[in-house]
Amino acid sequence: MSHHDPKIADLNCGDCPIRHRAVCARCETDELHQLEAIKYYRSFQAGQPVIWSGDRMEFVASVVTGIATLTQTMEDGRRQMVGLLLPSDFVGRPGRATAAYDVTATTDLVMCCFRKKPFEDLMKSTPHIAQRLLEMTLDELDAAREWMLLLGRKTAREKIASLLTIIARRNASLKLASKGGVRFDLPLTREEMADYLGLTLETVSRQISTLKREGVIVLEGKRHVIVPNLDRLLEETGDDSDGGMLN
Amino acid sequence: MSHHDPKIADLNCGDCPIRHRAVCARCETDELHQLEAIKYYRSFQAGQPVIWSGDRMEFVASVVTGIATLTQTMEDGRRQMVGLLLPSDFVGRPGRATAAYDVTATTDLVMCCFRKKPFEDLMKSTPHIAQRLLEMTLDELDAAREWMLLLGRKTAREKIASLLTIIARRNASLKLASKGGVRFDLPLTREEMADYLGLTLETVSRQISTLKREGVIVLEGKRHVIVPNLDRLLEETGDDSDGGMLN
DNA sequence: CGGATGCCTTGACCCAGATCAATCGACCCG
DNA sequence: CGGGTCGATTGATCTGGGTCAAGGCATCCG
Repeated sequence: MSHHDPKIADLNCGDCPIRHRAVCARCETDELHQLEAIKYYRSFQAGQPVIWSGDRMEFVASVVTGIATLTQTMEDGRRQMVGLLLPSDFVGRPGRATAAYDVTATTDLVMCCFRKKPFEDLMKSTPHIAQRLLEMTLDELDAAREWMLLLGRKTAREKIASLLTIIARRNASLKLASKGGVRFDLPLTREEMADYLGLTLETVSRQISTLKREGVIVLEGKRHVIVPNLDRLLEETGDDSDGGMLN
Repeated sequence: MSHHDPKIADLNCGDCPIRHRAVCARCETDELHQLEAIKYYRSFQAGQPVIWSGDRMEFVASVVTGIATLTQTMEDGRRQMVGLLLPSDFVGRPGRATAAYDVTATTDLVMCCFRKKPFEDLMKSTPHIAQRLLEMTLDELDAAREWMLLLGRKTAREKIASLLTIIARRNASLKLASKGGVRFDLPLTREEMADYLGLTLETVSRQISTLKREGVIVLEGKRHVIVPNLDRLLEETGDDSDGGMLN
């Protein structure tokens, strides 16, 4: 299953890249050993489904590397993405037998899985896990609510600018933002962006072209974006521009 | 503050109408006593603000009776409701100093408040509270994600039908549904419904009129709704009609 | 009583974004 | 090399829901 990627398969929790942000962030060494005993890694290629809504789900997991999406689909095929899972994000719900959403790997993906039953038991005995999971869930709820504002009230242009800002922000924390512009690769196709934003892929494409034409962004190929002036992009999101600095 | 409503002010946790659904649901008698020591009740009239986004928030609370809304507002006045708080729902986020959303009483409202600091301390010492809060937060996250599908992909008609269904469902659990139709009062104005659904109040009004004209619903006054055939309404929501019976 | 206010309805018109369709470029593979 | 596939772009046209505007119907109050 994972002997083609021994580096990950043999990973020790102490060396894990998401050690301090994932569900296990708060765990002490002994708790970590207990988690280590029930964990296993799974890899998925870009585009592969991780699980389908309604399927029995015998594990919960953390994203270690790569990106996955959570989507809901209506019978007639309309799709809405309801979550974007980045490294350290948690998948699955303790106490629920089946998956509520489709989970798909949009890039190559490695997940750190825990068998559900032992994980649930561990949650009861080690409050650090439950505490951290509560924190993460509250953050996700906030993110979902911000997304509701976007879906319900923002224009197509504002939606695109908001998405670009989110991706830019995430990379800003890794690289040094400054000196002449933020740059990053879009981890999503136009269609996936459309599913995220509640738009059609054509509208996404058009709005990106418009932002490019107006110099708000520069494209290098289809996927690489350069934002020469982040404040300029921020103005287009429709959000409170000072980001609550005043409080 | 509440001496005009002695029945509520003196309420003992054991007699509380939301005792078994709120954050305190899992608490034992001694834990309940600790909670009881830091709780106090606050009442709000219909239409009154409970707290504004950005305000310092010195308490967390449960809705005891009545309905409150969580809304986000953009600078130019566009508004999106991001939560509808019913009895037993929880308000506030442990570990955060200021409110993230506007909270408003849409009906007369009674809340059971806990001073934040002692509540946070209690959460650390009594895992039952944190456990229950995690469960409730996960449920809210699911609800938020269903709402994202509605906002992003449903038509105005489907949005209205979905909202009516949600309200009908909630009342169905209280009253006997059957015998000739569900009936309930809308707890929201047309404008509030619009803010919930990402529509304008005119569109809400028109869609309700259409559903009425087609006999899907019957109106008695502006606020009282009768659903002669719930399945018929369900078909209009765009959701999987068998509600996952098959799994 | 008559005017004001709040909530709702309805009509006329418009436009942002959906839909339908053609084309392009990059990549892969026989 | 030529054809196929996949993602993206762009154009032409349509339409669902927004916008603007005019009443309607309760309730309240001076």
